[in-house]
Amino acid sequence: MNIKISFPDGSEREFPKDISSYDVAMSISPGLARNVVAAKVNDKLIDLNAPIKEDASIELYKFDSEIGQEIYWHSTAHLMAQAVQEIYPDVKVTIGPAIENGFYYDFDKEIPFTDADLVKIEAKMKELSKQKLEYKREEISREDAIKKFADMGETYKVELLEEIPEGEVISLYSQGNFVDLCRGPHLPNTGMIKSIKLLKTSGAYWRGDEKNKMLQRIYGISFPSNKELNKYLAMLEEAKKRDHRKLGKELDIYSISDDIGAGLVLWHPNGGLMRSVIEDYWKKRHFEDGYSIVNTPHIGKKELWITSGHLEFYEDVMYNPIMVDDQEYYLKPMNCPFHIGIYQASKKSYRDLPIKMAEMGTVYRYEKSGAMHGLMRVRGFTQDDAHIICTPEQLDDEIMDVLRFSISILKAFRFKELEIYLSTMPEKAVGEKEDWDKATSALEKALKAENIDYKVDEGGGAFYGPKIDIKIKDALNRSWQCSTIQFDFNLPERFEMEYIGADNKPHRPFMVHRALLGSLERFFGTLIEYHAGNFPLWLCPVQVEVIPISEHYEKYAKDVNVKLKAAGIRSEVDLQNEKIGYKIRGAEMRKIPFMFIVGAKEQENGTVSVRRHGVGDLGSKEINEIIVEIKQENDEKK
RNA sequence: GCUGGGAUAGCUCAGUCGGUAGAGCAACUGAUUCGUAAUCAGUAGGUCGGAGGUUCGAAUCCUCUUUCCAGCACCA
Repeated sequence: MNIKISFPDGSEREFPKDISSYDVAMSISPGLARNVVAAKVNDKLIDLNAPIKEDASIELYKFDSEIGQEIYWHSTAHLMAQAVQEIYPDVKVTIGPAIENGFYYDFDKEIPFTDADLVKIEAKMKELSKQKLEYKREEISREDAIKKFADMGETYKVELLEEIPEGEVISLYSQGNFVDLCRGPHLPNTGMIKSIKLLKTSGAYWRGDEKNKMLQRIYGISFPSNKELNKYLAMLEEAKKRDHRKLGKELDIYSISDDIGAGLVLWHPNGGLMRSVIEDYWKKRHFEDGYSIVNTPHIGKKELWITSGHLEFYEDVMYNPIMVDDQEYYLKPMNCPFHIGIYQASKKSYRDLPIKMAEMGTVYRYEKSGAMHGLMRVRGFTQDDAHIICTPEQLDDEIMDVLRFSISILKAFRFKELEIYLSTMPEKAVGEKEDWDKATSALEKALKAENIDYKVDEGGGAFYGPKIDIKIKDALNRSWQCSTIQFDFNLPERFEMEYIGADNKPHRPFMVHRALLGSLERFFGTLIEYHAGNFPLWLCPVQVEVIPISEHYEKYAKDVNVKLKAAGIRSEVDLQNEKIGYKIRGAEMRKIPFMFIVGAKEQENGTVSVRRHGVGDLGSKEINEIIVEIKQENDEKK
């Protein structure tokens, strides 16, 4: 008997009943069959060797697809678990999924894995791969499965089994002597896993809960060929060079000193200059967009933080109080209560709204020791914070405006790949459901109106309101939250904020928190990594290095420098008693965008020889001409 | 905070079995006056993160502590 199978391109062919996806691939070409790792039949992922029983649509996936990779890595995780149990029979297995880049598997093992263990496990995996063990699927009743795993002493699997909902198919996958509870699908056999690298070990809590036991996790990655693995490893090496902690030191941007305190940043002159350039731009844009700039203190009375709710919710991450005249004061973890104080300094009418207040406010939060990370997670940082206080009617427009504004500013820093999230109501939340819906839909409407691709983080909102977050990835592909637009149902209520409406009655305003760059510290971290230290010209601490060929041309070099400075260009002259190769190398390593080399020819003709960082010699140009070019690039923020 | 691994000159790193520390770059001095990513020579620079302990003797072994790295947890 034959069945009809249709392909993604719309074509249709007949095959014998019970044919496997692998054989379908084989019928197309042996090359495809060699490379295919997964199949979706009637929109359901199944094993390649599973029989197709009826007319169906089919999609075949190779390793180069996301689905293909996921299955490939998931199967590798099983292979690793098998290898681990062969070497350490007492180890209990837990879970081991594929992740964005590779896979991990968590084991319950008393003695943590060492690097030497990884080498052994990797070797064992390669050995098992060569045996081309088949991944066999078996469906089984819950009782049988529980008994089986209980007999093996696999208590974690029993716990998982007990929680699988009634009526769901329970499947086991085995290869060789290794059996795992798993939904599948998997590769046909271990021989398809060619190139394996175990990358790191670490502790990880069972089920991600710190109250549970800490398990031992191994991360790894695998590829169909060594070439792809080596490419991936080379990419990781490259990424390390972009690390902001390394570049921050090399470019003399900031430092963090043990003597001063963990998580407290010292901004060096280069970082300070960039910060001030950013702040100037930030202020200019905010004034243009109708914000007021305010300034508020770093500490406030305990009562204030009780009213705001911060002490109730965040006391464990706030610094201990300071005693002042027998009163307790706390370092501010947020600026909002102070901005509300400004709002409440006088009676507000609906005619005053919206009120938009912005501040570069430095806040302090006690981050747990293991959480700190370069500039990304620190204990003292400056938020480019703003609060928008408006009437309910103004909400949609204000959200739209702030979203547009945020993205427009991020563009000046040339970020292109942004991840945008809409985070909705969490379980523990204040405020009415209808208000949450209204606010969430305002956020969603704005995202849609701006044609922005976003993901929904279900239940990921703050307890006081839904939010839009913009995240930027670092060199190692880790995401960091920068911009955030957060609705707040909590503070207007707690502080009993009001305005007098057209009806001459008091009303409660809506409030939106918003940080654009987020924390300046974190923003710098992402900025450094994103550009690998090659900042857009307008941000560079030194834009032009004037390099005289020898002492004889110092006078001319200084004249050029004066002209550049007069034009508002940040420049300096390299007066070291060195050859120009040496000076150029220095300027290149500092990633200074322009080098002007001047010698006899240039002095005679009133020109400079222009060299661009990372590009090379651009030939000689009239001074005035190149000044115009540089100013233009600077103003366009290219 | 948790698990594991680190901390040696300003930076990057070496230091074997426990015998009181070494290189390159940077800095400083001198020579050189140079055409697009390192001119040569010399000088100086260290309580080996900190505190205890073991030992005749500790950078090295042990304990505690600070801090960094990777991951987990957390991230208003």
